[in-house]
Order: sequence, then structure tokens, then C-alpha cells
Amino acid sequence: MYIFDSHQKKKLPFTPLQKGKVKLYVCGPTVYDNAHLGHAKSSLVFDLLRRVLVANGYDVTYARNITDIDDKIINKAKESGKTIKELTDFYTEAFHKDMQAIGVQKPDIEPKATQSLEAMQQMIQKLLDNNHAYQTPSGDVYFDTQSDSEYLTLSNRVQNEEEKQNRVESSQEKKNSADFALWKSVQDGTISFDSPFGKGRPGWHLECSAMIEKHLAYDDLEYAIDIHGGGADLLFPHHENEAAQTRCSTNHQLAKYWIHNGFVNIDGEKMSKSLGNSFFLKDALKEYQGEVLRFYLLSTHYRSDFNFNTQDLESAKKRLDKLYRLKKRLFGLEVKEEQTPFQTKLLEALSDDLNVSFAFALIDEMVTNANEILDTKGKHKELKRQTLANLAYIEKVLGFGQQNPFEYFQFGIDETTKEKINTLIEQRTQAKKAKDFALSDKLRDEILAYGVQLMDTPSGTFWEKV
RNA sequence: GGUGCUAUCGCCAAGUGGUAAGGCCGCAGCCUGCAAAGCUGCUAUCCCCAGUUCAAAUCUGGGUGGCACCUCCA
Repeated sequence: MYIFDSHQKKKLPFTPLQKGKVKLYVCGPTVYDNAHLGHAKSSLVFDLLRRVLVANGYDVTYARNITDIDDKIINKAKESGKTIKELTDFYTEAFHKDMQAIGVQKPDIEPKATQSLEAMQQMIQKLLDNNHAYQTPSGDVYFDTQSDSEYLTLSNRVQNEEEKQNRVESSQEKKNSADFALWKSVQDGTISFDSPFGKGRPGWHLECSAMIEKHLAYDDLEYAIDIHGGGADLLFPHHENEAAQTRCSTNHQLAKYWIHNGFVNIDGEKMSKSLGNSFFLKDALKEYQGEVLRFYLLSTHYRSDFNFNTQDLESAKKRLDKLYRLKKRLFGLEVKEEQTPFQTKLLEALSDDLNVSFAFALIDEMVTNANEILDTKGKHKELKRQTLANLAYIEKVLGFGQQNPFEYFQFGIDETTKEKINTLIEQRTQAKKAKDFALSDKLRDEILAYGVQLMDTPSGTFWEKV
């Protein structure tokens, strides 16, 4: 298996810290609002990575956190008159629901910041003891970036003197402008936690480092975990700061490999709330099935930026439709696991830094090939068996094709309409039998008016939503 | 200003030294009562210039365009 490490900036052979095991940590959402398409993309990428690691035989422990302490959360709670817990519980649940809709498997561990305060405070204490952190007169605790000779090596940045001098600082008490907060003192008695450093709240960067140490890390190895992932925007400062905190407070580096996924833009523009509806995953899910969104969002390489637009989404849907039509042709047959050359090639493609484009091309080829043979006369017992095994493999590793193929094509059509359509189809079949093609075509037009197209096959007439 | 990424058919998008995958759209054909679906066939020399090489989309240098990050952010 090969993965691109965004620290070394090159594709590397993947060798886990401990044979056969992988520890994977991904930065999860701050639960103050609904998940947007960017969250979806990131979650999908690492869901796929995890599945591919598992398919390669690794015993994977996957952790994705929930950030439920944050200024944005506190502000929103104040505005809405809800408690922090009401708010974060609501959005955490919404996040889970959205993720389920697009086929993202649950992580093995889902730590919350509020449940990891002790670990965070321990880490701050260590950093204070090691002189990597300092407390200001007003009670804030900052990480001393000057004390870490490796600071900025993860993101390959250079401290810029001009920038440092020009930037207006929010706190005059910091030793260096680059220093970041580990603990923010809260004096006004609003939302705060007790700690050895006084009442306050933890800094965002600290959360991930502490949770990794508490829930996931190896104690005695050079790195705490194998892979750390997240959106491209997190490389700096978030991951840079995480890495610094971990290396200065423990005896190991944070992660052996760093993986960052590209951004999602909408119609060529950076996502922003002002763009409206399509911004949230839950809104996109009203119009498109989760699986189609999954297929579309995964269809290009994870490191490229992704330009979300309806035209490409429709084009992706048509590609997924073909997989389901093949499934329809083999509906009802018994599925048994069976290793095929196709599966080997598919896994090989995915194991090459998640080359989904190539993997998709292999699927297209497999589908076309199966259709071609099924079109010829004959029993094709072996082909059917292998094709079913291949479809099941795609379902497991990529998460596509898990639905009933007939229901897949009926998304968004209510039961009453379905009954009407079926009645009309029955009438049309009778008309066809009687060779009354004028009536048959008239009935087909009526059915088409429901946004449904018909397909006459040897085993009957089927319909699909257009 | 700093740092980094990127430029392949109408659209999306693989390919990182050996002579351009795949999907959507389009055209032609097979199949079909007609369609739809499915199948077959057809459509690019890879932003520009220079260089390295027997050989470059793929490496190097320069140019032009696009994008991202620079302490809120998946």
C-alpha cells in the first residue's frame, strides 16, 4: 500500500508502526452547525482509507473526535438560548445521521472534548513543567513556539520576521506572536472548567493531541499513531500545533504519516454560508440519495480540490446507475464470496494512494464486460457467480451498491404514485399483448409524465425515475 | 508579500520517461413494434517557449493562467 504523506510531500510505501495494525486519527467536526459538503468529503475520504486498509488485512483502529468545546459553540448557545449540551447533542446527532446517509461507517472511537479535559490538563501541565509553555498574568497558558526547534517543520513554513512584526496581536502578553493558547482563562464566570491553571477552557489544538494520547497512542514507539488525517486547511496551524504539543509533552512524535484531503468548492466558488442551500449535506440529501453523493464526492482524487456542481453530479449518478442496472440483471441470485482477478486489480488501484479514478474505470470495465456476456445467449453460470462476488466486493470496499437495485431507481417517488405507475404498466402490457401500439405508447407517455422511464426486458417491464 | 498546489478531448478525470484509461455528452450501427436499457464502432498528442534524452503529457529552466494556505475553517 502507498500513501502520499503531506509532511514529506511524496508518495511513500505504507509500513505500520506495529505489524498488521493501523492507528488512524482524523479531525472531526466542531458541532455548532450542520455538516457541509466539505465535512462529507473529508469523512468519505477517510472512510474509504479505512476500508482499503481493512481490505489489505490491517487491524485498523479509527478514531474521529467530536469537538464540543469551542468559542463558536458558546456563542451560538448564547444566541439561541440553548445550553451547550443541548446544542452539541443536537448537532452531533445530526452529524451522525448525515454520515450514515452517505455510507460512512462509524469510527471505532469517537472521543469528545468534554470527556477528555483531564487528559488535556495533564498535557498542559507537562508542557509547563518542560518549559514549553507559560502562563500569563491574566491566566492564559500559551505554547512557547520558540522552545520547539521543530516548530513549522510539518507544514514546511518559515517564520517571517516582517509578518511577525506587522501582525496585530490580540494578546500583548504572548512571548512570540506565533504562540498559541493551550488554556484560555475565563474570568466572567460564563462557560468554563476548573483546572490547576484556574477557571477556563482548553485551546482547540490541544484537544486532538490530548485525545490521541488518551485513546489511541502507543506508549513506547517513535510515533504515537500511524496516520493522522484531516482537511487541507488543517495542516497549518492546527496540525502543526498538535504535532508540537505532542512532541514536546511526550516521548514521541505525533504521526508517522499525514494525510490531507482537498477542498470542496461549489460552482467554482469557495463554500460560504451566503451561497445557500447546497452548502449543507442535509439539503443535498433532500434532492439526491446519499449513495449518489458518496459516489460523486469520492469520484475524484482525494487530494485535488473538488468542484461541486449539479452537472457533474448527474453525470456521476449515471455512472452509478450502470452498476445498479447490472445488479438488477442479477437480482435474486445467491451471492458467495469468491476471489477474482478484478478484485485484486481493484484493491491494487485503491491501495495506490486511493486511486479511485482508476478503480472506477476498472468497475466500468467489469460492468461492461458482464453486460456484454449476459447479452449473448447462454447460461453464464460462472460469470454470474463471479460478477455477484465482484459486486459484493465493491460494496464492501467502496460502499457502493448496498441498496435493493429496484428501490435505488425509485428514489423520491411516493407509494401512491408507485401504485399508479404499476397500474399503468399493467394496462400497457395488456395493450402490447393485443398489439395496440398506439394505446401502449399513449400509456407510456402518461407514465413518463411522472418523471419515470420504462424498460422492456425479457423478464418484464421495469421503471426508473429519470 | 511568503509558502505550496495545479494546467490532459465540449464537460468530469486517470496516467509521473517508451509512444494518451474511464465516465458524461455527441454521431453511426446492432437489438426493440417503436423506445428505454444493453452492446459495438468513432472523437484529444496532453497551456506556451527552451532544454535534457534514442525516447517527455510525464524530467529541468523560463513564461502565462487557475487555485489554496498564511494562526476561525473539513
